[in-house]
Amino acid sequence: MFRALVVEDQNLMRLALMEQIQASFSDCVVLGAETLELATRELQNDDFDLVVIDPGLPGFDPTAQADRLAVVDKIIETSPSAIHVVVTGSDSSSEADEFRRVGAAGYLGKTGLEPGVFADVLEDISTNGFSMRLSRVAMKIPDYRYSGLTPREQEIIDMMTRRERGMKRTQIYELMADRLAIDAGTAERYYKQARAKLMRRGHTLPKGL
Amino acid sequence: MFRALVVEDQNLMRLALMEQIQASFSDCVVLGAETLELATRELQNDDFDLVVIDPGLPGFDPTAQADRLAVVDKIIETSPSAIHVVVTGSDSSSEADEFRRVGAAGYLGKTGLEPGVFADVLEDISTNGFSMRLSRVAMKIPDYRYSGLTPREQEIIDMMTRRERGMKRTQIYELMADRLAIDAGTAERYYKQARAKLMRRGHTLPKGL
DNA sequence: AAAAATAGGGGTGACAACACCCCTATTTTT
DNA sequence: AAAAATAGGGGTGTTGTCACCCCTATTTTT
Repeated sequence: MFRALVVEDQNLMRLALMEQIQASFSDCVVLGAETLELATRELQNDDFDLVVIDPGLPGFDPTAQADRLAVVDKIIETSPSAIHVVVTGSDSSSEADEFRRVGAAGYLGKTGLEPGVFADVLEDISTNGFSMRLSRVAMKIPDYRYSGLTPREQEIIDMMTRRERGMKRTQIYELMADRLAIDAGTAERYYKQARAKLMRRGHTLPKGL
Repeated sequence: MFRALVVEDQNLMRLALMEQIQASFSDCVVLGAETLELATRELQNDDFDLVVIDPGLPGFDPTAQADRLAVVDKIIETSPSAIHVVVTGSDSSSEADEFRRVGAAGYLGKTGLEPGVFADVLEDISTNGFSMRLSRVAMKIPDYRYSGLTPREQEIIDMMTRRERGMKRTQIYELMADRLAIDAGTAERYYKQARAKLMRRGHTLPKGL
């Protein structure tokens, strides 16, 4: 049974991170703590395999390097056997080095931290021992979220809007089919279904349909 | 058709905010932009009813008040007819006042911003014209997320772990029944089902079972 | 002692999502 | 001219969630 703890004060972000971890393991428990006190209490009561830390916690100055280090240090000391991943909004490679020295196995910037990268990061850590993903800004097309679409429909629309010029729809169908281990024809069906729904509701479809 | 735009550079947070907005409207489109440039482009191309802004965007100093104001100001000027809500990790009541002066209708701190509050905030705005929710730390018990539970099962477990001492389970069943407009017996069934699943897997259940 | 709460099972119909199958036009590539 | 991609429909079985129904013990309150 894989056990993880996410220490992050922003509720929506904490829940999102917990969800990402859950998506990486078929059978697991993920706890979430808002404060260092609560986190410390849980780490003392139970063993964890993975601890995710945002150093900017209530009661500490998120811009003061001493405070940030104190938070990470305290958590690592309280759970020496766990894998520690630091997730922060204000990331720098110098801070990554600093946390690595005190025992962190991963360092991630929040900007650009997409759904699905957590699995990659854990993979990195288990093979290389360390994983760093600094913030990068690469968005050229906005996210589109339509109510009334099923997850699969939303997903294929997502992939279709992001498709590069010159790329055939068929290639996208194959890409999605590959990623989800389904049939390309099925992916095509999702796209057509989604498109029909949006048209019926009188939506102005984004470029790339 | 309700149209919203979320301007936030942290992907997971942006997606979480978009989800919160979607949950507040039965029929809507929600766009997400990572940068001010992308946001501006969308605001110029289309009309929006609601724009959510995190002032700490790529290319700006999130600690410099002038930069933060510039971001908010630019977006409000580009979409004068929309309702604007500022969401920030480093919130203060003085900044709330400042953004209110330039036309923001809402100001929310990320810490403590729970799922479901967005609907309340929009309600506040439509009745009072303004809504402010500063960060507050109130967590006494960690979040518990177990894989393999259905959403309803996870929800009742959530509520049960948060129940105050002396509160009967029956009261929790009624509370959940009330919130979801279902039967209290049904809520009880979810709890028993969830508990049985966790026991079968050999979990150490948190206090309060 | 009576009433309520708790622990622990059983089953059911409705509905949506999923993944797949089939079909016919029209347009674009090659 | 042939092949591929696109647009637009139809249907079907499986699975899981949801919301509800029923039942019996045991423990705790009142």
